[in-house]
Amino acid sequence: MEKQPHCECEVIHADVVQTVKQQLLGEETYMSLATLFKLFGDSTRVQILHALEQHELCVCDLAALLGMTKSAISHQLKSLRLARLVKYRRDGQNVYYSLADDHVKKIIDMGCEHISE
Amino acid sequence: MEKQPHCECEVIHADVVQTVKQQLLGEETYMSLATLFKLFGDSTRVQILHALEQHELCVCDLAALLGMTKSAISHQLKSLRLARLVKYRRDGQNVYYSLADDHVKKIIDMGCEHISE
DNA sequence: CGAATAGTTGAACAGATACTCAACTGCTGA
DNA sequence: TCAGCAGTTGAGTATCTGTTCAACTATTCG
Repeated sequence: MEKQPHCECEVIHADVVQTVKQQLLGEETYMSLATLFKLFGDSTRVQILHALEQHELCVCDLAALLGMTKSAISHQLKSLRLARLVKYRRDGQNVYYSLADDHVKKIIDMGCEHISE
Repeated sequence: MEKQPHCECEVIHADVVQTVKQQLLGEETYMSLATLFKLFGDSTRVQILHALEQHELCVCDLAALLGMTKSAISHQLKSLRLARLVKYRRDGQNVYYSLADDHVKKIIDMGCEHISE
């Protein structure tokens, strides 16, 4: 009896599959990983993150830098904030955003390495 | 005169914005980065990549492992193949997939590090 | 207070995307 | 040669997602 309802085929290498299965992480871990990488998977957001890597910036600065509306930037910053990739501080009318930790830089650097082959 | 048509606000910190702008990469680079990370941004694909990190596997094995149809797996493998994240070899009826380079492992590890805080 | 600017938010819409289904190719073995 | 399984592919569909738009909050300054 198949445990995986959607696999219509016979398992070719049952032993290897079994071994690999034991080394896999939990379902939720892959969901978390996907959620994290999804945030890097949009050019606006990577650009925001890369800009913040250089310097703390307010929403207006980012909007000017990327040539986008404050609204669009703010929406993206909210996603990044919820994922704790960026942190912020208010100073008068301005809200300054910066990177929450150095993993962000490492991940982007790793990506740069890959695309430059 | 504003160069960025969609930014309705005055630039708050013109000097900082200018400095950061010079450190930014090209538009296409951010597109490439986003395209790369987008591939890691789906739990099915990270799971495939993580499984292939453990061992070379054929489509059927992956389908059994993830409890999905061969078709769904094959579609995802095509994306990963086009991005050169995985390579494949045919042996008889089977097509064996494996990771194309070790950046994949590094990127996933970095992600794991982040989500475990 | 009231005007002005920074920033946030929710609904709406358009484009992207992951899976399904069915039809296909390619290899193998009888 | 042909049946059968592995794998691929394209169209269709349901869902997700990024931006816009308009209305909102918050802070400053006159």
